[in-house]
Amino acid sequence: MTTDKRERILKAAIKVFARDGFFLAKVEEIAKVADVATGTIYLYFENKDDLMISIFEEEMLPIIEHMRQELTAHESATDKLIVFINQHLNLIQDHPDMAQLMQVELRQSSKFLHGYEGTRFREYLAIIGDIFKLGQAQKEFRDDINPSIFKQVLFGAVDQIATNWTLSKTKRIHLAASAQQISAIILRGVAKQ
Amino acid sequence: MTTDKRERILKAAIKVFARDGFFLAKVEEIAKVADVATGTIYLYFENKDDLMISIFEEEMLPIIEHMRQELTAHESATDKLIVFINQHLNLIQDHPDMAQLMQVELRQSSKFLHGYEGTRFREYLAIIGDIFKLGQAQKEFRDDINPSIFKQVLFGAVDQIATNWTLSKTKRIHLAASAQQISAIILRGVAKQ
Amino acid sequence: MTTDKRERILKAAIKVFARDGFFLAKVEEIAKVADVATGTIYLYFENKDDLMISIFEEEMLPIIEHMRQELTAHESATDKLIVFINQHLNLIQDHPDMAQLMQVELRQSSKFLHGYEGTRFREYLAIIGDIFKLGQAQKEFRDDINPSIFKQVLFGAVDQIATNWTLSKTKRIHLAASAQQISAIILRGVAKQ
Amino acid sequence: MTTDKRERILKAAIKVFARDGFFLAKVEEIAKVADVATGTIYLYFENKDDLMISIFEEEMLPIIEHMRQELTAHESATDKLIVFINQHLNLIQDHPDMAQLMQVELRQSSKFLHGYEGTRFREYLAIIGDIFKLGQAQKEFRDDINPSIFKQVLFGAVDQIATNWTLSKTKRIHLAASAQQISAIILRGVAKQ
DNA sequence: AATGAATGAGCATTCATTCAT
DNA sequence: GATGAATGAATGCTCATTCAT
Repeated sequence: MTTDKRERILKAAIKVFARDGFFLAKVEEIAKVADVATGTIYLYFENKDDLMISIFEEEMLPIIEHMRQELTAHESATDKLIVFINQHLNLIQDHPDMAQLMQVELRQSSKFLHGYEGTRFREYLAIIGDIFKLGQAQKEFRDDINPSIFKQVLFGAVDQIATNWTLSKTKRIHLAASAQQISAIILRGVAKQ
Repeated sequence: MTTDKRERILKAAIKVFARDGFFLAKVEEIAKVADVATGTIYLYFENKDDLMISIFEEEMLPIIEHMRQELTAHESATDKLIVFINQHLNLIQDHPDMAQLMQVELRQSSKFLHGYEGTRFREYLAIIGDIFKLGQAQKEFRDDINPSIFKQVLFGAVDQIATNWTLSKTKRIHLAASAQQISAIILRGVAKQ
Repeated sequence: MTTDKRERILKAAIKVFARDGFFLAKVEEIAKVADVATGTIYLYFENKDDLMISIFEEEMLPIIEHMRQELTAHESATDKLIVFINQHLNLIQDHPDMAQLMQVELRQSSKFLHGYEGTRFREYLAIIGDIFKLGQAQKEFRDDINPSIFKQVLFGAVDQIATNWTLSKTKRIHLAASAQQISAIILRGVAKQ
Repeated sequence: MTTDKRERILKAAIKVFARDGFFLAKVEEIAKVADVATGTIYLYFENKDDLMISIFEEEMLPIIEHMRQELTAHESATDKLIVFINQHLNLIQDHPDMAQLMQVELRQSSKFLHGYEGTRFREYLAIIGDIFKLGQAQKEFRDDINPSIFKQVLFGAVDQIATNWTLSKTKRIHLAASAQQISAIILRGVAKQ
């Protein structure tokens, strides 16, 4: 029960930000969900912005770390890519609130989070770029594709599938099936012939 | 100069919403940019929400129409897909404000625009799905890819490229080059072998 | 149809002010009811305040005149009083909008009608005072009652009955019966024994 | 000084509503008079309407209670009526702000206070009706007078005197003398001969 | 550290009034 | 005279943040 108060606030903020969006989310509501007083939040975070940034900075860390762990288990870039896609969609399925934040709020954070650049997000994207470069080095992937563009293409594709699933009320869509389809398209698309 | 006042407000709103985001955008600022009085906005629109919705509903129409026009000029689904990608990124380049809105704000609009479903956006997505189905019928594309998933994959890829370009301050990236790369990946990915 | 435009506005204002109250009444609504343009109202009246004041000043005139006419038909102050009560409640029944204004809005007009003193209303009250003085002179009424207080007591009594009737949705109450009861109480109350 | 903040706001609202009227009263002004911040008012009351309704609901209670207390000290309905009249005018004299509200604003409250029926006011009126019925049962008052009409006649008379006194700038009029005159008229008017 | 009542700057919206046609 | 689109000052209410306890 008496888990770390800071962590409780962070979890509550993820839930409320994901549900209501940054602007419609009320600090008092976050406090209520976290079961702390409003003022307590300001003992652990500078302000509402800082709370949002902290979510990205701190909650993305274990996600990225976990992803890296999974990827090291495979040698081929092709396998790594498959794992990445599956892994990402698993994450979405397991942490839909966090997913919602990453997808929607992060994209416009630069608007309201004064000068925040979203470094963790970039780190995450970089993983894809690195896999692709590895794939090119290992002669698995075509040379005429720019890794920087590829990472955006893949992330965009996966993210759109995720967004759609997140926004769908019923959640009847099978993310595993979608993952397979994405891999089918992208892998053939970049494979060295 | 003295164009339709309604249109002037709409254009101003696009600019301000794109720059500041829906919540940080001030109605008074929109009025200032449109060079009308604050109250005038409420002669043409119910409220701030309605202004946002009207942008999507009315400004997306010519965009979709223009896209459809371009597509009819080609027979093969492959060519249509190439055109779609190029066309979309051209649009982004020519109407960066509108692009920004479509990419970011629209995605979270369901949050604050009470029950707004974004039908125009769906129409836009449907175009891709239809091209893909045509491609399958014309034996250009693989049969084992679900058109509904494909439309998301392609849109997600293109949109991510667009988002990245939109958010980049310098705009040094060549969207035309990106378009070529996306086509290179996706078309080989879905081509019937 | 094309009656005097000024009169049409005045009648519309009575209706709308009575229905909505001075503050909730919109000038545009008055214009709509009068079937004129908003700006036209300002050709005939200084502003919203002036419109309200003009109602009292001009619409009360015929009412007072009519009352005076009826009263001259009787000699005895007792009869005059009975006529006054009946006549006033008749007026209420026939001009409920005007009645509503006199009862409610006039009482607080000093609040929002800068320095308006309601002279017509005072004239109306004076009629009662004059009848009472006559009654005292003609030895019909007690001498120990102050005419100024009496006029308020009678008007208050009649007005409260009227207010209650006006506010009642069903209007089932018979104002004629009420008039008889008021007369019964007041006349015996002031009669010289 | 540091009395209950809610009470302070209520008192300030009575003063400002009485002075300026409901519509001209500014929430910020009420806050200033109550010596609290604007937002504080909304911690204790839903909105401006609720503030007005709360005044009637909560401030009328002790008034009615006090009136009832005074009335139980007398057996005869005649005495009760005299006490009621004196007591009411005393109240007006001691709480002129509250009186002003009851007289003027309450009457039109149905206009702006969505569906508010003013139950406390009716309770107050019922007291008079009950005294009159008692007087009829105790053979003090005439049988041919409808108690429901009588309560309006008496209240109207007393209220008009009160309104006049409230609106008079100088307040030179002696309410005690007026009370005696009202009693003189009404009591003889309803007395069983 | 924790609380939550209090703060007050900030903003969407309204509507009496004006004025170009 | 008549119009009604345009104006913009004015205000109720919200909510991130503070601070006395």
